[in-house]
Amino acid sequence: MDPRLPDGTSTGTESRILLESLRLFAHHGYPATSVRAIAAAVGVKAPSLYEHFPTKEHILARIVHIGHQALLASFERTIAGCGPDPVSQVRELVRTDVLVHVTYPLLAIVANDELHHLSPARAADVLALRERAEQIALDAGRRGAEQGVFDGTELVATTAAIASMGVRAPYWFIPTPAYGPAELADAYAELAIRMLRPSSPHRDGRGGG
Amino acid sequence: MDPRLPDGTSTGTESRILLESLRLFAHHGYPATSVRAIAAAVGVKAPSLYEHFPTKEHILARIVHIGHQALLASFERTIAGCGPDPVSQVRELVRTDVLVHVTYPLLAIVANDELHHLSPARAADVLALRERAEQIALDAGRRGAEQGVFDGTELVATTAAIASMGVRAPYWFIPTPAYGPAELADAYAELAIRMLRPSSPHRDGRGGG
DNA sequence: GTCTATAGTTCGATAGAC
DNA sequence: GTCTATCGAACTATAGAC
Repeated sequence: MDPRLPDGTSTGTESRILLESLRLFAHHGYPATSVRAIAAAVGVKAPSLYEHFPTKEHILARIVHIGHQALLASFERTIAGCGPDPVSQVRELVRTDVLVHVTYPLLAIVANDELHHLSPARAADVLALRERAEQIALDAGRRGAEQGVFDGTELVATTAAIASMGVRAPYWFIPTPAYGPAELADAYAELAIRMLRPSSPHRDGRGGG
Repeated sequence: MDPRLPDGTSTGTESRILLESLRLFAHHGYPATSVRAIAAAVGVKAPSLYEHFPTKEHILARIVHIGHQALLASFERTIAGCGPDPVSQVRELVRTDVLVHVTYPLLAIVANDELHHLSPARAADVLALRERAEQIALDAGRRGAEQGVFDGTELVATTAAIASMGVRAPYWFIPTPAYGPAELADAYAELAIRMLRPSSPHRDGRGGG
């Protein structure tokens, strides 16, 4: 898998360091990736890296921050770009969530799995970004519940379940020409709506719980 | 969080080594956990560990194997203990999946996150267990689709989404007296059925996709 | 089955030349 | 901004006494 970062994050050698670090962190994990291995992948010697980042942890911190910032920014653009209907909002938020995760799979994996290797202060900065994104999603769910288009019970568990779907996607999804990120995003958005919509006891057959 | 392993896996010092390793691997990851740290947690010196396990990797291999074996065995018991109705089967499989994951949260986290630190041969043994469990779940979904009680389209994505819900549960779920593992298992089982059941285009409002 | 002592390697990071 | 050389610490694992 080829490492990828959202555009405009950095340039030149610094960008190559981030990309190779992303690839190595995703494959071996942060503690198992040596500074020497990163340098070799970039094509320089280890001390040269310290001209661009003061420590190895700063490289991870940058990557993890980019990952969480990308998701939050995408959520904010999404919610700003769709109307007040909670069903549309959830559909578009789930689509965005899936697209971000499978467009930058290694970034999503590292941002989530290696976050806890950051110092508590740096991790807290990142978790604040994550909570803002979670709030956007939860708010849409709550508005839908208030309007009666969503089942108000189990909203926390359901929101967590929907988020889990997107978080796990980079671990298994391999796009093909016939079934790419857009198809998965559409499928997951539909699943999310089914999960949130009140069961209809008046339907033929059983009505669900 | 207190580390926990399914009963009957080992005894005495070996068991304490596994439990403390589980706790440390979950908190810091396998590569960042030193043999000295495990020994200190157990209350012995590092060389003593080598009387019980030939290498550090063997400790991880045992833990990862226990985790996957526990899920597979639970799936086999579950499918053997419920009737031929695919809806009941999926409901019980999801309930089992959630209960196993949140009853042994650290075990589930380490078994999934640290698997790739095993040698290819040892990882392959574990992945074989995982695939047998996945087959059990996929078979139930396929039978439901054949009988028309489940939506046959998007079965792969839907199965992956349902599995994602259970895999992620240990990372966020904190049981309370009012809402414990059984409640989450019931809620997720209901979500899974909603995801799998064909949408009813004749319902009032939109019919979905 | 525990210990002390240590071999042999690799680690993150720095000094200083160019 | 890259290099060579290296420091001091930490690592997994072993040897051998008890």
